[in-house]
Amino acid sequence: MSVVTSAGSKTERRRRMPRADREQQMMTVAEAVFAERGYAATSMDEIAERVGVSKPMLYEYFGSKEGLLVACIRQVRVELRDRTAESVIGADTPEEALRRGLVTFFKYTDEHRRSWDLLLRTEAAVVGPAAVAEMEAVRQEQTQLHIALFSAYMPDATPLELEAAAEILVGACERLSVWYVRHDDVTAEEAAEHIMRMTWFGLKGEVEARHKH
Amino acid sequence: MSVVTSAGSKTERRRRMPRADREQQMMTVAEAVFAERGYAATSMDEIAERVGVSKPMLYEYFGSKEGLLVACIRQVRVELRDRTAESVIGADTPEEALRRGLVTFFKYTDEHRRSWDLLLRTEAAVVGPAAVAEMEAVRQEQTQLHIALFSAYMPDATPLELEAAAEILVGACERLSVWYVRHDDVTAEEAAEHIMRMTWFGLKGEVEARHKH
DNA sequence: ATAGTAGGTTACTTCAAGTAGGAAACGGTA
DNA sequence: TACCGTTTCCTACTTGAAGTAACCTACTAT
Repeated sequence: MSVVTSAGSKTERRRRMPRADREQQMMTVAEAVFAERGYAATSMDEIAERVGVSKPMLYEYFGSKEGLLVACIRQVRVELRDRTAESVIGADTPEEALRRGLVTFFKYTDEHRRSWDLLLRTEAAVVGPAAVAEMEAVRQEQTQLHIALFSAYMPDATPLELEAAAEILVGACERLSVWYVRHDDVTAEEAAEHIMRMTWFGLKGEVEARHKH
Repeated sequence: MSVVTSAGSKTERRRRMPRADREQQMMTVAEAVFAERGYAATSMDEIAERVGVSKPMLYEYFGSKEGLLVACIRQVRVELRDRTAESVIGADTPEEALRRGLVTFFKYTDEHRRSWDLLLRTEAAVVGPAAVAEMEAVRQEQTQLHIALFSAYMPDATPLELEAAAEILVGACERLSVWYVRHDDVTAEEAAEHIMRMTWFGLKGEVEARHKH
């Protein structure tokens, strides 16, 4: 045995990589393996092996298994936020802004089915405070966006009402996204319309009633 | 040292207990400890110690750590289902039925804040397929209930529309319940009204449109 | 009283998270 | 070219918790 002291003579020697690149590579692999096996069933050794590097490197860069997960979630969060924010600019009415944001959201969950599924299923006391906090941050950003939208549309609503409405919308989206990724026969636009029909027109009636007297 | 070979002389000897009672006791303790520390941070040794029994007993009765968690979730699921079903009977209109169900739901989350929080945060790839499946079953029951309600009210809706509506409602409730338990100044009735305003009146408009032509 | 069973224990194995301490590649500088 | 400091990376360990093997003891019925 003994795997020849070091491959070949001088070619095929150890591959070094700048830290930033390695981190990105690690996150990409980790996201895939987590999504494939589930967080709990994935060992750091396995991720390390697939990256082609040894375990202490993962700890060097991410501190812990949970740290690695948090980094993965954060990446999704940032991308989702940026995309949504971008998609909303230039909308003429709040209704149109909301619709565009919803479509973007469902398109994103479609393109990243596995990762999104991981995220939603990853949430947990199971995993530790940091990962939960990061997951909550994803929702928090959506919530804030919605509150901003609603408050522009219903200036006389109380903060409590705005919060509740935003939370409801976020919950509706989250749950429908799970349903949505199970249905290949439904488009992102249709999913967005389901939400609109159910929540927005409800809200709209509410708003009209407010403006009646 | 050496904690006297065995307490007292013959009083205070080992406490036996019928299996059903012991199981119930274990679940009660486990639910509390999981809620307190989080699932991942809780060791079977700790639960065993608090129960006053040794670890293999837990494995004897629940098979695994995840099995114990599943048992806890199942208990909540059954109670929530029974209570909701009971609260709905005798309602005159679908609207009233929905409202009663929602109030019961929020009251339940209020009474079991810690456990409910655990449940919602416990969901996870982190934990394994069985626990996830059990958690999904909780939602599935709510979803089916809503589908039944909706289909009575909108007989011409497609199954896909009914499903989507039910999923949205379940997601809205789930998320609002998290918000709700953070707000001591909100009653279960108010929380239910938030949902009604946002979703039901939206649906109602949808229904009226359907019946117009 | 005694056999059979349900409830119980101690003491282990195994596996994965996390760490200590050092080696080897690279960039610069003389 | 030989040396130095920095960064990347590794082997080999410790720790801790899940899960198990093997055995013991209180109760129950005849």
